[in-house]
Amino acid sequence: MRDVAVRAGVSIMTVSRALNEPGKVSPEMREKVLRVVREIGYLPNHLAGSLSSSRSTTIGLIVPSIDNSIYTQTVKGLSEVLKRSGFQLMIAESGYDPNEEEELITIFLSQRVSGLVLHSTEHTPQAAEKIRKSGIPVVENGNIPAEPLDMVVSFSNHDAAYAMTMHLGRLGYRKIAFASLYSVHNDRSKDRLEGYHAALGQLGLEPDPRIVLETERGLASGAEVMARVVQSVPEVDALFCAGDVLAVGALFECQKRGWDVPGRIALASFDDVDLLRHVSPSVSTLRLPRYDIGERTARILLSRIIDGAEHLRGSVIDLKFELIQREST
Amino acid sequence: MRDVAVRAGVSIMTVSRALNEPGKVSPEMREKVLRVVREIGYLPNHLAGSLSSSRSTTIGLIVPSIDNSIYTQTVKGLSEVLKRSGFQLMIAESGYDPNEEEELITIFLSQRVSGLVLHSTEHTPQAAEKIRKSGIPVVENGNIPAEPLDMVVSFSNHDAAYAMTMHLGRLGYRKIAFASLYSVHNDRSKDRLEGYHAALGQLGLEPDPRIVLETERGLASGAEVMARVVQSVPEVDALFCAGDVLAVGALFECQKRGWDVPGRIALASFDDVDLLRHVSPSVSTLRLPRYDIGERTARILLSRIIDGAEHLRGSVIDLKFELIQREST
DNA sequence: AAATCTGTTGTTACCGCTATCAAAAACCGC
DNA sequence: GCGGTTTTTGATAGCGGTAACAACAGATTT
Repeated sequence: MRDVAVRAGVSIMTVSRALNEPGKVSPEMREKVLRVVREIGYLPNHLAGSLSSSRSTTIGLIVPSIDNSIYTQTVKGLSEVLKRSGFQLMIAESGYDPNEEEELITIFLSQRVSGLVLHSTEHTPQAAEKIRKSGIPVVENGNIPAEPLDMVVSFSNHDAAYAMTMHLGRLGYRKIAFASLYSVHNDRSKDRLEGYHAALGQLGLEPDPRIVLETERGLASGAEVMARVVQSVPEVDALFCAGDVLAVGALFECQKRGWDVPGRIALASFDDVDLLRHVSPSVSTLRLPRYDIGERTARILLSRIIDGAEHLRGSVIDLKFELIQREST
Repeated sequence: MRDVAVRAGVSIMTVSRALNEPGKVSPEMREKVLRVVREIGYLPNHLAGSLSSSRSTTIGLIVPSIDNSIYTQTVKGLSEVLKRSGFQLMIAESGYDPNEEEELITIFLSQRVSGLVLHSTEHTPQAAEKIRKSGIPVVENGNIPAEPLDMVVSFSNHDAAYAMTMHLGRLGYRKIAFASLYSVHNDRSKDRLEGYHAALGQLGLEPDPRIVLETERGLASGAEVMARVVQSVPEVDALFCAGDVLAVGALFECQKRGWDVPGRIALASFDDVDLLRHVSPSVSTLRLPRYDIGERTARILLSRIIDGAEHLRGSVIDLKFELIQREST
């Protein structure tokens, strides 16, 4: 930059202004500076800029696991909105471990990110304290926690699971099994389970621990759950797979075993992956606003960062989900 | 940091050293400093550190599209290795547009990333020039380009498509259709098509433009391609879906129409998504080293950055793929 | 015991930019 | 054409660290 200034015969400040606040510089100056910039291929050092102005254009995102296609829509939403405002995304994965998350938060704060997006809503007390102390805006967006750190943009896992379970109940299913991902350090799973139980209560159905299962991600797990539940508790007439692609695996298992869906057993899923519409029978599911969550998250974060919209602190945005009835129920 | 120095009664340099080069400071000093650091919850400013030392711990990654589950394994491999060395990942998407990519490269260079990972291998001349000028190490990893920018870690799309087409030919299929994603600004698709043609030549089969199709991503596209190809050219006896989940869509279409696979038409896919093993018939495909690509990319990048391993400049690492024969062929 | 070496700590000058305020230039009405 | 205002430009002091070298003590050599 010094180089540009010398070659253009202006002060270093004029160069800075020509580049960042073009309005504050006369057209001739600006032109002169920009010409030299192009000539020598000058690249501003954004690090120095951030340090000096103590404003950065980086947002930190922590997801439990990167290789989960569920998040990609949200990341896309985030990324697209942030990009438009010249912000960059730093992504890291916590592996469902709050301590790991805390460490990543520390690193991100060290990098002076100007905002933080956390998918998980379970944090160590130290993590919460560090964030509070840093003063930067945070959005949690995997669930709606009882005690948010700051802002929240999400749908309610509890309500979604409740809605689907109620739906099954209303359709006449009486023995509704429930499968989810492991709920240790995963409050999304916990909330879904609670929603399921709440609905059972509402429906006047007796909970049965034999048909409430937790498993890991993947098609194979879904298949395994389906087989296990039908064989151990034959009177089961519906299975609600509240996680990932479990339902697809479960459906394949039924096809393999010749179990009619929904005749023998109804099947419901949680997330509207493309697949569920194309299999036969098509699978009832919940359409979750994954992309919107990313978009809204970015927007509200930018409001706080750019416009300093302090009144948004602590906002909780509960985005709607949609229940999609298909052939499997 | 000044604050820490004062409270610990030492110089600012001692604090810096206690934190970053603990070996160069006496144990008592180190302890004294670390105590104060914990006491006041001091967080180093990584921006300042990077600026001053002109070393950053950020790697930029540009993918064509974030919401493509294909990349997630690679990103995971990258992320896990980088994290171990304290490096952070910045991710952005170019939307298959080289100009957009150039802009992102500029931004990343401005952020002074210490390395760059590009999934695409098609770049604007200006982008190439900027990278060259910056001197930072770069890895391309979506394909093996004819003229690499610097290092390459990938499998060969050409060879993989060639291998699968040869496989189909050897199994006796004579009229092999080929479907891929649009090849504009997508040299992965282009190379796959070339591999297909090379194999046809080798097999002594006549290429037929009527059964070479390009389409967009998604199950629906696969279904549509299958229907189109079978109906317009009934003598077709195999379809090689060289992209994404096209093959799954195609298979569903066959099931829907009652076309026997592989009796009526054989089906092969390109990427070993979990699904292909679980559908019935299971689908032959290519197992690509997605995770390994990420891992090796990170490793070689770190060698260059940390160890200054200049002899690695221009390395091309061609990772193996594996052909998986299943019921569909 | 003087000379040299080694290890630890401190001093100072930046890294490349922005904030802030001062100076200069341009504009204004009267 | 003059004081007053506004706009444009410049000088300077950091932002929070690190590099490079100086200073000093204690250990080792000769």
